[in-house]
Amino acid sequence: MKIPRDIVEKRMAEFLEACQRKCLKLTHQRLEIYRELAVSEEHPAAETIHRRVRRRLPTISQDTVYRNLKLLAQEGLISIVGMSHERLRFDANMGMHHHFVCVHCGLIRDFYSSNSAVATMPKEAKTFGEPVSLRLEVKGVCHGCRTRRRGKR
Amino acid sequence: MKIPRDIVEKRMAEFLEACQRKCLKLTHQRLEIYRELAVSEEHPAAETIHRRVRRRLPTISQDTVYRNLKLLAQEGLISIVGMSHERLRFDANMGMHHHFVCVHCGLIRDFYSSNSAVATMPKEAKTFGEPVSLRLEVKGVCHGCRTRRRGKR
DNA sequence: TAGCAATCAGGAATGATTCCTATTCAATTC
DNA sequence: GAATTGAATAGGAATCATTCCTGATTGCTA
Repeated sequence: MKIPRDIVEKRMAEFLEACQRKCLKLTHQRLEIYRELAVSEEHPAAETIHRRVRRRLPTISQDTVYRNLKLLAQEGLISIVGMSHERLRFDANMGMHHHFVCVHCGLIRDFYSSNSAVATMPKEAKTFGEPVSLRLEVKGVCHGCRTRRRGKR
Repeated sequence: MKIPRDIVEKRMAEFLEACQRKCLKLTHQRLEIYRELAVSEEHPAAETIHRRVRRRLPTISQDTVYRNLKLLAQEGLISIVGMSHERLRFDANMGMHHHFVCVHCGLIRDFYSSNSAVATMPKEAKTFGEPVSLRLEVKGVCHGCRTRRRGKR
């Protein structure tokens, strides 16, 4: 359930360094939010992190937790599991296929890979349970968003 | 933007057949909800489907759309993109890794694959934009849920 | 075509996330 | 080590997607 101490310490050191490089203030709250994520193997939700950090910083607000997690994800110091545009999205294509997801606008498109290795269940996946389905999730910036963004700079 | 007519017709036929096999009533609403998903390439959200179906069935309720989409996903006639447990989940592990996601309890765990082909960006992924990250998403039932469920039957 | 279980409509409730605003604080400078 | 200042915070209100509730409707079977 816990990440080994030496890895956590490495993550914390890199985090401090990255915050300074990116001119993010090292607030008590920010540090504890990151630490709580860095020690956990379970990919906790924001509310879980809030609950845990509150044991040490009893007045920390939900908003601070959400704000920091989003900010850190934006700066590439942590990542958000799945798609960030979080409404349920549905799919009638039940055949083997993969997804390209645009991190800016939430566009999702199917693609198919000619590389059959990608369609094979890795044995390591069985460590945690019985696999049922397999999909490659590629995050990126779609053509539309790329064009739009280029104009902005 | 649209799926070719012959594929849509094939999907509709299979859908009718599957509903009968599974003793799901063929209501007007259910049919139109599925049809709207079957013709779309964009993995629409529930609200989008609701808006579109309403053009033909003006009194259809949101709940009906949500209820049917969830039911059809449960029966394996459609699928939900991403994780069904939809709270944001965070990750401090920025190295290359993959995810095992339990469809019952939402457990997420990292695993690593020795197969390097899985770590290579498929060229087909570039069709829709500039890829940034790559991850294998394996859905399944975790050990804990499997044990619990076996007891129930 | 009658009966019944499944399904539905509409509105209220829930729960996660974000917004608002006055206050606090980390970091820089002197 | 005090002053300054823009970034960050707390707390509560607001929003938005999703689900629940209840009474009415409808597909299916006989």
